[in-house]
Amino acid sequence: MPRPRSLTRPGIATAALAVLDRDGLAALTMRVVAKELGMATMSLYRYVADRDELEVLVVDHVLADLDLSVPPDPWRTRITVLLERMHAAVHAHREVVPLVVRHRHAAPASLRWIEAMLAVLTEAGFTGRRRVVAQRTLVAFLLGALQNEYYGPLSGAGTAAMAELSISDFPVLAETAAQARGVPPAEEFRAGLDIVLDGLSAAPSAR
Amino acid sequence: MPRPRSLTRPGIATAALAVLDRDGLAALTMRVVAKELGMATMSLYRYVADRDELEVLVVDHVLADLDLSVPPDPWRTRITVLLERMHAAVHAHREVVPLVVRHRHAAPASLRWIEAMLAVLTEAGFTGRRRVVAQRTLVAFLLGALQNEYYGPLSGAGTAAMAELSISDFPVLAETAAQARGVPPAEEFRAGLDIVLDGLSAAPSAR
DNA sequence: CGACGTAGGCGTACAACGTACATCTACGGT
DNA sequence: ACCGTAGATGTACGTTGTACGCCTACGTCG
Repeated sequence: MPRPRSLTRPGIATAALAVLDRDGLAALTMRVVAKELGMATMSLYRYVADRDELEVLVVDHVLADLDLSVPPDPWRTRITVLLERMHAAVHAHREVVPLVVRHRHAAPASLRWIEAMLAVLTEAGFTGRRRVVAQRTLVAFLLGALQNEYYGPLSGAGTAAMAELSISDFPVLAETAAQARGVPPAEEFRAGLDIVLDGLSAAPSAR
Repeated sequence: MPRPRSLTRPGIATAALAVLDRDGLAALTMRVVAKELGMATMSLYRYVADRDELEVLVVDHVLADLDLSVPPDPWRTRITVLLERMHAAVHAHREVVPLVVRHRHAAPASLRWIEAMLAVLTEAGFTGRRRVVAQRTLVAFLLGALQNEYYGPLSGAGTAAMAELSISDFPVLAETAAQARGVPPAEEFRAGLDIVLDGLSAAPSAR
């Protein structure tokens, strides 16, 4: 009945994401986001319970527009498409990577994506424990790959530093790091995903 | 020449790890670790440059005793053994999971483990770009699996909550979450790893 | 054996964070 | 035109990492 709200949750998420993209994860504070919205710090708390909820909002916003439709192709292609869309969405906002890892269970958009993945796996004949393991393995690879790119991109300073390591202490590492510098992120992700999918395609009897 | 040091870096790492195991990651502060060591807060800074370096110390300590020897078995078994040892070492100190992810490039023990992994992959015939991708994929799976267990254990509250989700909105997710509750962590990791290794074993021509 | 200089140990202080609390205020409904 | 509700905000507190400067214990050298 009284005074209407002047902010929307998507609006808050957009502002927070702008801060994240512009100044990085360390700059994402309640004060800065409130300022970005032109409000006082404490006003934010009329819309989110605490910082955690703000972070969930950002994660959900990044994943909100994920296309969950799936082409009329074999299951392997369908899974690839869903994973690449997720990868692209997160990769478009590098700094959100640690937040996605922490909050993926709390973001509705993330749950919808998981549902879509599981639906494809089910159609492909995965059920029961095999389906659980397939899903968890794909997600593990996805999150691991995102963090590989975030904390130690092959083209980044960390890899360069490894290539400079003492050849006598780390002969193979130094050589591999040098080779790694030429692998672009998209190719790395795609090649790794193909490996996991090859494994999922193999007959379970092979194990 | 003057006054000798009264702390050692392993000693500091041990104290920090004790705090981590006892009270969790949020309790790992410079003040608390200093108190654990019976020193004043600022004394810690005579031994580590900042909090980040303390975290690296902890990660390195957790991984320091990793057995990097490898059985006289096929490469697949060797890789499995190395990954399971790493998994077990981290799993023994759950709260260190986020720190391992952030600091694995800075911890010497982690680099030694990577070198061991790459050596096995090289013997197995992986070279150049294929070796890079194989290594990154295995590490991605490992880190993802650790975080799956840390942030959303199949036997935990998160999975239980998912099983309670609206059946109409998330039919497959709800069913899968219910099934997931019975999968123990060690089995989950081993089964996922077998999938990735199946993929690595497949002829690249199959892709 | 005593003085000295170096580096270890520590007390104080500050900026930035998340957020509890109380107050002020703008608006829709009567 | 008023009134009650809930939005907006200012202030303040506890906690964090850490910069700075002082005091002091000790190995070394005269």
